Amino acid sequence: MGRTSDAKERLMAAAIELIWQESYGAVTINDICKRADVRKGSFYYFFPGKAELAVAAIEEMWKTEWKPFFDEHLSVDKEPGQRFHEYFEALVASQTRLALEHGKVLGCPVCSVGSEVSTSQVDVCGAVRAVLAKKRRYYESAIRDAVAAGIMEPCDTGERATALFGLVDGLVAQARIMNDIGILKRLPQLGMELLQIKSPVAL
Amino acid sequence: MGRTSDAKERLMAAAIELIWQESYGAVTINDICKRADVRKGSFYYFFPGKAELAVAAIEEMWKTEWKPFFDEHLSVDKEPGQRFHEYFEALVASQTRLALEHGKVLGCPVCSVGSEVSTSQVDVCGAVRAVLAKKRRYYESAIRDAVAAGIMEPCDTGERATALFGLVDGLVAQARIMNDIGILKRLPQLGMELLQIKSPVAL
DNA sequence: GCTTGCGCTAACTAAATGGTCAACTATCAC
DNA sequence: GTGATAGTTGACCATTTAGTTAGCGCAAGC
Repeated sequence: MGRTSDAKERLMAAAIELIWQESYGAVTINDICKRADVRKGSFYYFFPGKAELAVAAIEEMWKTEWKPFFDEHLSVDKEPGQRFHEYFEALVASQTRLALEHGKVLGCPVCSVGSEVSTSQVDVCGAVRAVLAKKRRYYESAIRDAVAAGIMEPCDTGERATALFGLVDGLVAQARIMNDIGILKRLPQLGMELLQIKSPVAL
Repeated sequence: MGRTSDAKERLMAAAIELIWQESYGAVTINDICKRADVRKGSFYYFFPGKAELAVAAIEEMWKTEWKPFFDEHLSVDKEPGQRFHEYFEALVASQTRLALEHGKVLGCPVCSVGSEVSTSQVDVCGAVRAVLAKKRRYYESAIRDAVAAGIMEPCDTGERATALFGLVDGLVAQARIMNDIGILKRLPQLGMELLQIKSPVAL
């Protein structure tokens, strides 16, 4: 019954693309519609407004892109020592590839948008916080595993996860701001250092 | 000759306030004029547009607020070991005070704006990068002093400064996004740990 | 093959935005 | 005082923005 379409998906993809390349505030509904090749009437047929689209897009990206990235590169399947190191390198590689594609360092859209809208835009911020909390839980779980494996000193795993989060996303944000991918070069070493993992791959 | 006024200063102060509380993109020229109690005609008498006002405001804030903060809390006058620790604590205290005043964690406006406008708004980004570069130079100089004093292992001081920068501003950004000042609680310890300063105040 | 209803569209409105301008005013130097 | 000049103002314009609506078209189910 009724016709079918992928306009909703196109809108979400266009929104993430544009917001990542520019910022949440700089992107208008008209911009998103143009990029997605969707008329404004259709936009409002699917979403009440930009905020709701952003929330849907962020949740979609988590499911289809970011969660798989963690599951692959921070996989429980890998040796606890290698795990973080490989994740760091995958992160740097991913940012490098994006930078080559777009001609500028893009950083992490969740963090950029989060910092931009945290003091207003309650609903968008909710979606951002949910994703960041999940990301942090991946870190904490991996840290617990490393401690259990005896390659990390026992510690407050929650606090360690917060610290790692700060360092990683701090460096990524810095790379975006300075448009300098070189800032991420030493992320793997610095990350391992912060975790103080006793392993041959650490240094 | 001619009448005098502090409208220009009021505009810059209003711009920083609003951008800090919201974001660069969310604040309009009308908003800034209202807050500064200045008519739009006067705005354009002093500035060609929002970007130029932002640049002027950032440069002004560096001179009157941020540089003095570094000169006081990261002072060469202090013992190299204490120096960073006191700076970290002053930073946390400053964010805590702001959070109490405004009812929400505000973070660092330079980093927030930088991440927001880095891929567009070339001129604003230039001002942001200049401030961040100065901030980084304060870090690097203090690290060099610590190495010279023998309380830090010899290292690539530039890289260490970048890492510290990442951690500090990463945690500050996280605190803003999550609106949780608690994230900054352990910043002093984590910072000292990253620097690996051998000193009684370190732990 | 026709009905049902999901999806689509162009044209529209109202409000807000950035930006301009000619006329006005306060102040200082003389 | 008075003239030169820095600063001020409100009214105005063009454009862009978010958001609406009446009606059209396409595809599945019967």
